[in-house]
Amino acid sequence: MDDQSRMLQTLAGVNLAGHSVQGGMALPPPPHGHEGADGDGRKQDIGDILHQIMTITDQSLDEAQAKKHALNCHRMKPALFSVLCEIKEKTGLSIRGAQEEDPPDPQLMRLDNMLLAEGVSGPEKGGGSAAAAAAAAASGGSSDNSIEHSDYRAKLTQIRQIYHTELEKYEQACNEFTTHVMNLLREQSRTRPISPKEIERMVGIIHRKFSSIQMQLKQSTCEAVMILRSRFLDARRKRRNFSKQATEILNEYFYSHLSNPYPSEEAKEELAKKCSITVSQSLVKVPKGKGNRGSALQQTSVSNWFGNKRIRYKKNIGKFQEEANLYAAKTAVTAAHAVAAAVQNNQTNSPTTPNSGSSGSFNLPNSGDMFMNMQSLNGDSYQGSQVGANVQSQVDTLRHVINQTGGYSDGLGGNSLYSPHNLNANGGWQDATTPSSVTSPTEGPGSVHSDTSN
DNA sequence: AGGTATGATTGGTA
DNA sequence: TACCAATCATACCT
Repeated sequence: MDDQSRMLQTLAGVNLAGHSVQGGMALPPPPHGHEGADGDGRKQDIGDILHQIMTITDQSLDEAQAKKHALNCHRMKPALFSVLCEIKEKTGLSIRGAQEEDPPDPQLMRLDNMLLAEGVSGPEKGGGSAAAAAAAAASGGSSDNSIEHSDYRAKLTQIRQIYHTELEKYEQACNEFTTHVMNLLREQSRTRPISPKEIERMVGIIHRKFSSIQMQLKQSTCEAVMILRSRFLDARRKRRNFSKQATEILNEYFYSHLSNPYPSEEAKEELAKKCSITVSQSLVKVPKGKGNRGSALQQTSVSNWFGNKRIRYKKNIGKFQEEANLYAAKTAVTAAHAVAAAVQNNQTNSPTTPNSGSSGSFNLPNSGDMFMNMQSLNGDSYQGSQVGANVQSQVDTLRHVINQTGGYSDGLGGNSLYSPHNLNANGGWQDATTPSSVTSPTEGPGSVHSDTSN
């Protein structure tokens, strides 16, 4: 048995009735009911020490200092001190109980996740931010939107910097304060029982206090990012009309594929490229799991455009007549050339040879318009021959011209030249592989007109 | 300022 | 999942 244990046993046997030790706790009963041979002498020693401790506050500062020094040098001091520490630790543990090890704050976790997702916290470059990724995708282009994105990135970086600076400040302050308190406690531990666990607990309390400040910082950073996001990236707020050129390209495609205005994925991508539709025009859209996120988003814009166009065209065909005629006339010459070339090609070469396309318009694979019976166009013997997809797009346009020259004018100022003969009775587009015949006067736009007046 | 045009979003459907 | 229809929100025009 070592010296300290013996001391403990001895000390525990001392009658401390009437004295409180550090918060009114009495010493526990002796673990063993025997005393050493020199028990009386030690009792006397400890009694002295305790008496001095209890009366130290009644004395003057000088006296107290002197006594303190004497106590520190007392041969029983280490043993008594360790016992007091042990008692204090025991009481401390019973008081703390359940409040130890509180679970991670879900709100803090949310904030952390959000900051990580927005690219504010986490690695310096290429943060997981959807917005940042989209912005990065857009930076490749030379459109005016890249300016916006660089502005957005600059602001995000600013927020990031402020966040990290503040975080660093807090951490530094926390560390400084912790060190200060620890030093203070260590200093005090010479005169009063402060266990390492207690110091640890104090550090924990300090950290908790500082983490609540950190949470506030995180919260306000999140708010700042949200505001920035909504200001810069909300597509509805920042809606921009497509450029005139882009609208023309889309309209050209639409009216030249009026029999089936549903561009394939490839066609959409091609159109997006041709139109230089910027990513910011649909930044808030959820990615569709494509490799090239920017491209998918651009296609979404194209899809939106076609969706809107189809439905608005269908709703008010009369309104779009003029536009349709315009695009029909615009591409008529090209279409005529294309068809002529196709016919010639077909007559001189193998009947199955598709036109390789000097059409000038869209030459997109699998655009939905596969084949067409040419007899319905000009009534000649060009039956059974199949024209390539690009030719089909011209054929639709050419049909307009034929209609125009055919003169189905019904006295409505030429507005009924281009009728949506591929629209179903219920409003849907017919299958492109079974195009209806050239507009007949009986199924002119008038009937649809009354149907879809808005 | 008010009306219209237009790109995007949302909810429902096949 | 693509599409439709309705709707929203902003841009643009008068």
